[in-house]
Amino acid sequence: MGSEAIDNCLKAIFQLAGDNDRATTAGLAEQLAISPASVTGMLKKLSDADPPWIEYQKHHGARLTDRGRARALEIIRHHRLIELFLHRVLDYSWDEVHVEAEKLEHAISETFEDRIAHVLGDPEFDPHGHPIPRRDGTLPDRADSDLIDMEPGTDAEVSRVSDHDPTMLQHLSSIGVRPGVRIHLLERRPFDGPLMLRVGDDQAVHAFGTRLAGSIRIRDIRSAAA
Amino acid sequence: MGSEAIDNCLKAIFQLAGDNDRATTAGLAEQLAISPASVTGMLKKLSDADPPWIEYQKHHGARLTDRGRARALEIIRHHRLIELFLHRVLDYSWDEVHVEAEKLEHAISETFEDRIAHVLGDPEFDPHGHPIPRRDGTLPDRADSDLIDMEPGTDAEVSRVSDHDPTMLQHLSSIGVRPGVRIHLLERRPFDGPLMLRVGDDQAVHAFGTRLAGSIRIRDIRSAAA
DNA sequence: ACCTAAATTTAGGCTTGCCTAAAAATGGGT
DNA sequence: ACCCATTTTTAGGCAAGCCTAAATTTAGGT
Repeated sequence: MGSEAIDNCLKAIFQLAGDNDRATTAGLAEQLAISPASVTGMLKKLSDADPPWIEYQKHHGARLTDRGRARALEIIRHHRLIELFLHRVLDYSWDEVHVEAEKLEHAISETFEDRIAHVLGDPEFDPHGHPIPRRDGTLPDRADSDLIDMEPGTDAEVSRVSDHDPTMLQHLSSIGVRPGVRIHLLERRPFDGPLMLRVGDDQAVHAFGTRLAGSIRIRDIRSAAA
Repeated sequence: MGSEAIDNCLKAIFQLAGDNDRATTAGLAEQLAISPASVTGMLKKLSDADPPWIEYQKHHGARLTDRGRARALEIIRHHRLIELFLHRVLDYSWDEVHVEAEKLEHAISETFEDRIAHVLGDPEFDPHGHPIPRRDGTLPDRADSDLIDMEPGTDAEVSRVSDHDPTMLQHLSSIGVRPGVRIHLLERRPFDGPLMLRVGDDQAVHAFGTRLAGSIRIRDIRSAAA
């Protein structure tokens, strides 16, 4: 009950559609890198399961059932706990953790999950700033917003960065962008031009193109900076 | 290159035949819990691989090639490092580690292997006393012998115990038998009767049936006991 | 109402990894 | 030389997960 293919599909639905929206066939096909026809077949299987993983209406995509949601969050919890564990205990670098976690998330038991969560002190966020689902299925919340929407002339703190592209992570790492680091936006150049900003205490000004900026979320600084 | 089925088969060949002997079809069928006909098919595949994993002569079983041996030792190294890691870092009990390691051994990367080996201080033996193959393919050696062959009236130290039966491990654990613990053999009852022995500083005498005794290896005590 | 893009169905195929049952080959022991 | 147990072959099957290409349906916008 619950093959790797099923797990990956449930995870993809959650990531594409979140809690309430429906994930489309085309979206899933792209995310999972399989053909749309294969996705349709998989969705049928997931909704025919007893009990069903998803609620599926033809031509209207799929929404997770409570069971599907629970499973998706479990896999995501595995993934993010493993990422943090690799980073903190096994000294993996920021950009190495994702690939390894992708394999391990399907192989570990609930016991393993509990044990690493305990060793890490029941953490709420992974190395990239993503919230780690709790065992009860709730998600730690941290109000954040897109870097793209940041007001020029203001300060903010990096909240999270996308973990899908290791080369992007390497680049961010090399210029000091990590969750918790303070940034100052100088200006946004017109016509979707780059964002000019300073990172941490570094005086250098970095230009962030839209793709890079789009993979970063920020939150308001808690106290006035020194 | 190297599915889980292949890995398990190579590991089984190594465990049944060691370095030089050949593993038989029937033996592998039992070890892997698959039919003899399926084993024959698998052996053909392994020897047809390029480069081949095994040297296979019909009706004469299989012997690992250098490549097959290297792969088998790699999997066993994974397994035993993971067992020790679970025990020492994640606080798994003695009898829990085997099942979890069986799944994880196929999922971890060389990087993961290196990192846990480093965290553990490049250990040579797992929690059951089995040698952990080194990266270069050599095996730590520890001269030991079967408990069955121990001289009555003498002392020895537990060297290793079989890890295949969790209930047996629980039992051994409950009476204090672990690698490194000193035992004293009082007598061997006739006609394959039980071995009567004392464990550690415990004054109680335990009766070990042949199956239990057969799963334990011992080594001579290094210095005269106090 | 109609068009189109998305989704689905149909029909066929592939690989991996296992199964069965029955028949044939083989080799080691006496 | 012969028998028997082991091994192998043959022939067929199954399930999971994917693929393709072409045909069809559907929903949604105009």
